[in-house]
Amino acid sequence: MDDAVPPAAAPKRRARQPRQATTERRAEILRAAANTFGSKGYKNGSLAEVAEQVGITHAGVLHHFGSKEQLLVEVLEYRDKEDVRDLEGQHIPGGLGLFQHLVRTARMNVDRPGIVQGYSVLTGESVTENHPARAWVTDRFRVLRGEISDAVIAVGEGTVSRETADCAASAIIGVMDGLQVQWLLDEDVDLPTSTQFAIEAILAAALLGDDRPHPLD
Amino acid sequence: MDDAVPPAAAPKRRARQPRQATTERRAEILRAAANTFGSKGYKNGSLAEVAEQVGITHAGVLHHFGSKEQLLVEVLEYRDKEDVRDLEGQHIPGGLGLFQHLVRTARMNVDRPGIVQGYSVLTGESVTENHPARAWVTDRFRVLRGEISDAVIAVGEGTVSRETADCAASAIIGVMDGLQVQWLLDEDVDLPTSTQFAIEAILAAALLGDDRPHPLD
DNA sequence: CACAACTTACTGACTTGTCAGTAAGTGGCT
DNA sequence: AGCCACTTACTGACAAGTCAGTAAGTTGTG
Repeated sequence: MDDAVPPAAAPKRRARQPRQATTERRAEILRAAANTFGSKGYKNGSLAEVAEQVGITHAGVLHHFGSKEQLLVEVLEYRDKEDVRDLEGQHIPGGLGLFQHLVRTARMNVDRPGIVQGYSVLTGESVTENHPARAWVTDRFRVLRGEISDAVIAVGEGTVSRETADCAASAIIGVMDGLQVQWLLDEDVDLPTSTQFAIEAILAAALLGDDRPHPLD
Repeated sequence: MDDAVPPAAAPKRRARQPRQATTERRAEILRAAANTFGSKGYKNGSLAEVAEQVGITHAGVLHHFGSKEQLLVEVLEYRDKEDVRDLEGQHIPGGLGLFQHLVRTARMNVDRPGIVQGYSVLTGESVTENHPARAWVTDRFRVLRGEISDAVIAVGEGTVSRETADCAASAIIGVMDGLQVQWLLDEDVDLPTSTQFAIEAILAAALLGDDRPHPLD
């Protein structure tokens, strides 16, 4: 401990900020980890594999992130930040625009199966016992549901109840995720078309409210 | 299969039929394995944990199944057989009955989260590289899509194209799976209500065909 | 007896994480 | 400018554990 001179709050302490190269290095590792965790899963992806991609040893990775779990947490945060940066300027749309955005996203996803796989694998894994990504995934779902539910209500201009909007919101998220898994396993599934079809169907049903037939009761 | 009867035809060699107790033992192990793989995933679930549930060592499990992968395969087969047995007598419905059956299943699933978790975890894991359950999951999706697509066409009485029916089928499967995951992570999600809502919505849209608005184009 | 159903004991491959040591920076002081 | 104190970014070795799978021995039963 600081014996000898109690330096009275040592004001001259180094104002250390990370070196310029370090931030980029950490970002490299995060991208590698996202890649590995995405294709193999968190539990099954090893630090050694992550390290190899950036040309260091697994101990080097641990030097930067302390533990495997912390690495995962920072991967998720990094992705969130990236997503936000992608949307910067083009403000996140509400109302009808949100649904158009969702369909556009599905169309784009066809060209980046790696990202989709990473999302699907991690989401599926997160429902196992005590998974470190569980809280993150749960929260993400909650936020998304809130936004979509609000958009449904906005499009309905007050005619749609909150319960119906919530139903529609979780259904829309569900169908997007579920279709992605099917598409990853079988290219025959038409991801964008099915996604648009389902979102339009659910939206239409929500707007019609109870004035529609319930043939399944 | 019923091998209740002792083998009448004993050729030269000893009765090669498994002992009566053995079949039940294997079934016990399969149920334990389904439990472990369901809650921890296949890769992360260990043979030791499976063995412990039936009071033997992991080597005992390997005696019966040879390898972990073979155990998984037999777990999946066992489940298929069980599902079929559950539906025996009450023939698998087609047409509208199928959709009612799907909604009923969602309602029942609320009371058996273990089964739902097992299905979700394994499905999510199956999209990782070279996963041994991949073929099984892919095939299961394909068969289900076919059945649902047929039912959509039947309900539409010839007015629905095969492409539209396929879209609706994958969307219905997707929404069911996706909602299950959200429900496992957050009890606030109303699984049966959302499922029924979405299936009705998708079915209605499919029956209306192209005579409906496409606000998201 | 012969064989099925195990157990015990062990191997080898992998895991994450710790630790000491090293080379290369970085900033302050003279 | 040159040196000192210190930090950063690693490496390589190793600890401690888990895992599937194998081989050989034991027990019980038809």
